[in-house]
Amino acid sequence: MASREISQAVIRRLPRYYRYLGELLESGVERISSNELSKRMKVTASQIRQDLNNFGGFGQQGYGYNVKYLYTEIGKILGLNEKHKFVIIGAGNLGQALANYAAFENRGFVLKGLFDVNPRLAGLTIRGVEIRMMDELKDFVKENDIEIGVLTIPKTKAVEVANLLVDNGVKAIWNFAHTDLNLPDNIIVENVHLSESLMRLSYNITRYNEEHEGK
Amino acid sequence: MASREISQAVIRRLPRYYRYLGELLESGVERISSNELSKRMKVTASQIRQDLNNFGGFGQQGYGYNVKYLYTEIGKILGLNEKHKFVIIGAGNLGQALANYAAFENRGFVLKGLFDVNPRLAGLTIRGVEIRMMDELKDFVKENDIEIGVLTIPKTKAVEVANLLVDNGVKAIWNFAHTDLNLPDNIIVENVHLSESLMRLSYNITRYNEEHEGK
DNA sequence: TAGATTGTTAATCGATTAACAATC
DNA sequence: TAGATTGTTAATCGATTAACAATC
Repeated sequence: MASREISQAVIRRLPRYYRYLGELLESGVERISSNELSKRMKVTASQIRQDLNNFGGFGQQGYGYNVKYLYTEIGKILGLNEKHKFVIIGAGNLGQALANYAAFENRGFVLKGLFDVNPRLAGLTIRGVEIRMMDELKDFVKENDIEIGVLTIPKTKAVEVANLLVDNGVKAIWNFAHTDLNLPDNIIVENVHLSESLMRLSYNITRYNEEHEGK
Repeated sequence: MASREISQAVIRRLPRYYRYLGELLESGVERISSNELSKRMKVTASQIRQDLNNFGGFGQQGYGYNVKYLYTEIGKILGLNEKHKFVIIGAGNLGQALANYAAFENRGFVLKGLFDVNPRLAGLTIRGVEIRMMDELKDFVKENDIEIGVLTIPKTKAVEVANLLVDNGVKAIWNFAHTDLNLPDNIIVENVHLSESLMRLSYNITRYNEEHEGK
């Protein structure tokens, strides 16, 4: 089941298809045409069919797509049936928010540890997972075969910690620090730069105000 | 200073330029060529010049770009010099994380209130801002001219609350709920769908594993 | 002035949309 | 079978990259 290169644009849309199909499934819809889905999602039917056909023919002429089947298949493509052990570095508000975040489990992500520099947090547990101090990080990652590190620490520390994780076997980083990590090509990085999201919001408000309040 | 339509691709890159220029400024770099910046940011010099020239000619032939000037100008384009009053709906871990989030202030965002359904949070303050109950939301938004609502509530409530906010004068939503809001066209929505980010991470890990561990 | 580097036009590349034959 | 809708090829559109004349 090897694959041509799939464009990032397609990959970015995949989780959104998955979400909509999940909602359809919940509301008991059995089948859907690309045309009907296109209306709900506000994308073209053509794009839906093109996107899906990167991965195989999931539909049937004259019928459309079976919602449950398509949902399951996209789940497989996204790898949601596989288990991934991860740790969170930085047990502040954001780190704790993520630790409590139920979506992890549905997606196959298993939280193994939380780490922080603040000694007052040492030994506390969140959802049964202990907060440990940073000096334990290296050994913990190695011994527990941790695959993913979630970075919710200030940018000043992020690069250093990311390198430590990678040196000890971590394969992927979910990066919430406001910096680029510049890791080796074989390391997968998914950035969540909230500050950039906020600036886009600011840009759009500003542009809207300029257009509508004269000037 | 009106404007042709700027593409979303350009807008998405703008905050990243701003971040890199801020770092250059901090490290005392006075001027930079598109070529040098392109090496640091790993984009083409051509793209940098094209992007910036959507907004004006900020450089000088034979010299490059003055870092401080360009930083300031991009800040203006992003509207970071303007003040925006906002409230956070949902004072759980994520809402509290955002309330404590310093970047807001640097970007001109002023937190006016936090709202939640949990009565045990009532009256608590975060950074001097009180947590209020949801039944006060409507009047509060109206009376305080709130411009932006940040939604850190479950998706089941998000659409309803978003509509309430918009009906009472809110112009923009920073949406962390896992759903699309379908608001009127004149309302600005910036989505942060963490669950989709996580699925992209999952996809990339899975694809990488498939390629490298046989199969 | 000569060298460097921009701003901008032209060429290329990739992604989206349209169209339609295949087929359930 | 006739109607519906896919899968896929072709056409269009937009974004990125290359090239270079303008100019500091």
